[in-house]
Amino acid sequence: MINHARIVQFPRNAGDCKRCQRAQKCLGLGLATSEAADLLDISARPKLLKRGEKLFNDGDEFSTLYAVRSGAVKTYKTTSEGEEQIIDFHLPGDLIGLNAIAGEHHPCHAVALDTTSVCAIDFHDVMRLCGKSTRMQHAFLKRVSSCMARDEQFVVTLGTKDATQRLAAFLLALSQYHEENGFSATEFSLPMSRTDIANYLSLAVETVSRIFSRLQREGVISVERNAVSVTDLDHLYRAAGQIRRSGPRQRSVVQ
Amino acid sequence: MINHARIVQFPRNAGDCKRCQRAQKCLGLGLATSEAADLLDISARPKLLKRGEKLFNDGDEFSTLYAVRSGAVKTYKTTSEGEEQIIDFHLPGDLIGLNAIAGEHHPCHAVALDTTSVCAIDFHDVMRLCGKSTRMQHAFLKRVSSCMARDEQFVVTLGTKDATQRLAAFLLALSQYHEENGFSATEFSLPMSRTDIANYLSLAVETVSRIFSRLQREGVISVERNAVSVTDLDHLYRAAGQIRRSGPRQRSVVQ
DNA sequence: CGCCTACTTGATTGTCGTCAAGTGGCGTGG
DNA sequence: CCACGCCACTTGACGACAATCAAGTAGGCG
Repeated sequence: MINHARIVQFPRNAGDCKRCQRAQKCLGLGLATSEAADLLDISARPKLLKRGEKLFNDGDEFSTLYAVRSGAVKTYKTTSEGEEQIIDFHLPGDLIGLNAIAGEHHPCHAVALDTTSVCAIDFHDVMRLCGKSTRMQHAFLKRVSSCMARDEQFVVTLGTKDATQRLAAFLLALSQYHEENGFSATEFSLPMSRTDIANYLSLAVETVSRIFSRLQREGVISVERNAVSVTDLDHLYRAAGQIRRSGPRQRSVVQ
Repeated sequence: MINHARIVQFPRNAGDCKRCQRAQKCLGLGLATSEAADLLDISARPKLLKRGEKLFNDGDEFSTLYAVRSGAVKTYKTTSEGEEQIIDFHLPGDLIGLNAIAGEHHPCHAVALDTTSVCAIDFHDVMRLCGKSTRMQHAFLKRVSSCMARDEQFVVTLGTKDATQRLAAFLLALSQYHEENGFSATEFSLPMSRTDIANYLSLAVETVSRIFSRLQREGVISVERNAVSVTDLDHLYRAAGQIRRSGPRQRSVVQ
């Protein structure tokens, strides 16, 4: 079983963005030295969450962004009828709260799916930095735009793929994420429950369970609780209705 | 029949953002005088599109944003299997191309649904302005974040609503848009075809047609080709699975 | 006038959701 | 250490909503 929380460790120098290996990814750019120096200004307060612990609620006042260091976070909305709809899963390297910049309040809930460490980054600090550096400004804007493009790609997935294709695409996206972050593309663990996966993909839990079983029966994957092993990656690509492209590709949880 | 293209006319002073009534909405802020002066720098080239004419294609190099002045534009992607999936409809006041900032290329196609006038705004000009004014910078960032939040709200709609609720929510969103822009909330025309509506809402054309007919039979709306008249707004809210809130509310095409 | 496209309406099918029952892991408490 | 209950997940049977297939109507335009 893979436990990447063990590999992507909570840094000793938390709170010091300049010396943090991950700051580059968190704030989204290859920093020039001048920007790197300014990063010292940012008060990135580390925060440790237990499984099920809330980062913020829908309607909470927005003032800080959260960079995921380890673990996993889901963001979701609740409809007027009380139904929950998961918007996205956030893995290490992701920034949470970008959809709240337009308003004064968070438009969704955020909860840890596992033991999770995040860095709380004051949004005003980010804006101050952007005011000083056009590179930083552009990079941050790109970061937001990228999330937007990602959301839209997900809409395409929901609109054009059936149940099997959605789940296959979901697994592939996780596979790609792990590969891009130096982990195994074929062996990883699911930090979220079947119910969460089903909700995210707009399917019933039973449907997700059935498809997992079928993919295993067909020799495409091997699942044991939260541990997934992809045994036939090409088959998984085909099941997702995608063509396998070699080489690095752009980040996207579900493509 | 409503023809708002006749009301929101192509401005005589096109290309001069400072004197344009719509610049405030286009670039997304109540501008202070200093920013307004800078807007003169922006080369907003007007462009007139005929129905079916492409603004850009998926993969085209990104360099300019487009502000819709009149008419309507749809943005869509085509999957590897050649299926089309509409991402969004863009009405006067909308900015098109924000999802391309992260990459060098547009991630979708954009095509006019009707005779449409847009302003082509050089993205570098926008960034230059953002570099000079923190207010402008923040406002533009808000604009992008707002689109992201909107996309995510749409995901919730697709994930939690059935066919009837989706279509009702779609009509309500159009109604609210018209109301917020000084037009009738109950009488408006649909710039897009039934096929486009169906595709956008991830439904079959036949389903959309049937629901239109049923809502009309139930006395909720009255449709004649592209002209829609909402005869029972409260009923439409209930059909959408929403509660009617009085007073102005945040813009959202489908909530 | 006639064709074409957009839309409508009806009949049938199928995918996936719902309902129901059962399994297995895990923590709690005796 | 085992019994129990809980919860997450699995598996099967059935049903429903919406897609598909098919036919027909009505504008728009040559």
